[in-house]
Amino acid sequence: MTIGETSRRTGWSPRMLRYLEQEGLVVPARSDAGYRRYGIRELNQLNALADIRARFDVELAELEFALRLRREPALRGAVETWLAGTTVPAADQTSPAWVEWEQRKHERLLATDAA
Amino acid sequence: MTIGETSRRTGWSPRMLRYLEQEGLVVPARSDAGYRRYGIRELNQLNALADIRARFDVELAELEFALRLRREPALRGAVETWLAGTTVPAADQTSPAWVEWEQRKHERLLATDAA
DNA sequence: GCAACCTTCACACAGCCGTGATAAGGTTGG
DNA sequence: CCAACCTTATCACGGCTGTGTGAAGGTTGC
Repeated sequence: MTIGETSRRTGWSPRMLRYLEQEGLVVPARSDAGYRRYGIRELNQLNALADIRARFDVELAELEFALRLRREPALRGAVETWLAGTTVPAADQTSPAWVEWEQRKHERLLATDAA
Repeated sequence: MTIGETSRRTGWSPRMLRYLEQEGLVVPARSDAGYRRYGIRELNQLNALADIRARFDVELAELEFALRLRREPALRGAVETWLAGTTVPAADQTSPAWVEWEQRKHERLLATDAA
């Protein structure tokens, strides 16, 4: 599948498909002449990517970071060390301090939006 | 420990310490009068943070994303779904295609740096 | 009571991110 | 052989990030 057809099927512009490749997020194979060839795997990745961005307001750099985390054990270790010092709410109990913090952060965002 | 002393001990400027709080990365307690109070936990977090940034060239937004991943199960699930469609090198074997890709990405960065 | 701290708020700025547009040129299929 | 595609490269732009600086005012310890 060429870049044009992939664009029509996924909603990503050709420009963005090239950008996603450049960032290492969705890297298609190449034909002999150098044309990008997208397959089913890439289609799924592209749709999942669009879905994540739409639902969670996540930047591409952050998805790249998720990739790095699984590729670079040293980085993963360092981040986990840092996270270990962070106050993490236990999964099954409410953590009042953190919830309150998130709420205030949200208020700040709303405030700047309103201004 | 006040913000000034924390600044002297960690190398983060007071401005940045306030910024880190605003971003939710290192959130100190407050005294009755509203002064930020940093403790040993915060010192460790700050040092770990500086270390990660220096060694891996990671943005603050990316660390925030790591926090989100552990706080938002729905997001974590969506990202894992996307990662599942990604070609991931097995931990104990070299993955030629991916290595080659990373090398070329590196070359591109060097090229732009040199220009 | 005052120097040395702290607070929030705002202005400023370089640099990067995501995205479109466009140019100059190669490939492909009927 | 040519229309419709593809390639790379470049310019452009608004918006956000990370950081400094300064103003206006509250707190604290000696």
